[in-house]
Amino acid sequence: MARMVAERSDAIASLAEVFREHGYEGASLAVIGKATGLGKGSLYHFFPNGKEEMVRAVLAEIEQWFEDSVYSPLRDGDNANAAITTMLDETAKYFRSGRRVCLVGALAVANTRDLFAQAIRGYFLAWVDALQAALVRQGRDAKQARLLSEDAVLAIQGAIVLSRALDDPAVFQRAIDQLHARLAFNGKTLNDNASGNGLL
Amino acid sequence: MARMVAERSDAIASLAEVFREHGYEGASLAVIGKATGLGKGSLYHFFPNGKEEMVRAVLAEIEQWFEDSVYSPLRDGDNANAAITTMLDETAKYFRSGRRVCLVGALAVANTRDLFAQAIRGYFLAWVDALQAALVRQGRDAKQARLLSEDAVLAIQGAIVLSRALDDPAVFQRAIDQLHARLAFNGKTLNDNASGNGLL
DNA sequence: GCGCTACTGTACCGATCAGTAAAGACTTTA
DNA sequence: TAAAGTCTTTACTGATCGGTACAGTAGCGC
Repeated sequence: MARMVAERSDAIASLAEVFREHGYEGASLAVIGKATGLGKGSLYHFFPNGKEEMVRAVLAEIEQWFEDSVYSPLRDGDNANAAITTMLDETAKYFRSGRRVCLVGALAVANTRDLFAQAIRGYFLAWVDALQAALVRQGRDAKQARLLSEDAVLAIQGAIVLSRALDDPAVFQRAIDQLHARLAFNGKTLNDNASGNGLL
Repeated sequence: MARMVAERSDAIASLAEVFREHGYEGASLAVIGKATGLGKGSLYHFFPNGKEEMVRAVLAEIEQWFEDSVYSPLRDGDNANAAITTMLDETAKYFRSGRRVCLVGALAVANTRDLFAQAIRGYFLAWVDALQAALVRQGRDAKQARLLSEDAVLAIQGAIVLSRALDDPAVFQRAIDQLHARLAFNGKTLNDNASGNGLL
């Protein structure tokens, strides 16, 4: 009875969802087995180091997805504004308007942070760096771009928390909309831009 | 061997710290026992419904602290600006510049959300409501005040996540500083205020 | 001193935990 | 067709999980 799943990578999407829903400690091997359709034997065949290795594999896949879909266009796209817009829209889709948790953010808050500290740090650092690069290409000052990109990434994480807490996806969407306004460079002065959205 | 802790409330501070550090699932009775200095017998004497009741007690205490120290001044203080400044400073102190996790936010992200949904929602709703009230007393439009207060609470939560992820308390402090600027009403127009802080 | 209540320590329960071991089933290669 | 390699199933281990039961002890009112 071989080659039913056949590919280790086939399990990673299920694993990601399980860890998102149950957290690291909450995702028991029984739960993982049910979600992936794999028995313990298979799981330990693909991931000899158990849950830790599973999470690392998931984190690597997440990192790769963001690298391709978000970071890379931000850093290297020929249109900074378009890349920023794409980032916000792709992010909103990815997190399902706040209904889906950010696994990396959740790990950062939990006590498992130390175990995955490097991956967690890398994920957020790459995000802030890439967004900063886009903002600089918009013509902004490097330092201001840094603060603004930190602020944007932070707002997305906070939006997930708050929209889940209030059980209201609209909260998440409003945060994304506001980031659209704050991060857009419309060719006028920054002050014009600021007064334009009314919210400061 | 009676009356060593004597008061149920004496344990709550320790319990809060344990749940913050280990999460709901990660905080085993063994860990809880060590942190509080209470054996299982005592714990189940004070909290007959086990961990769930412990968390509810902690959440009630947290809610009370925020009500007294933050929400109440925001709603009823005679100086809205001062109340907002106090809120930000007290919040920064409370979360130890991002080194300390927000238990309510952590529960909102974890799969335990449903179990404590009402308390979680109440905590954040009260926060947003109170801040909105203060912003309205500054003379702002109600709808704009709502959006701005949502944005502020969300930023605080995101700042905790990001500063922990990057292991950099300065990230948290910068977010608080920026909120100071965004939420302050300096007597000039909002646009003046906006252009003043250089960001956005 | 006596009994009542409040609290504590310990032993124990069944369930579940992460992880191991090994034999079986299928595919691939030769 | 047969050996080798890949994957799955099953049974198992020892530890730990949340929770219960209960005997005991300390302090208080009397």
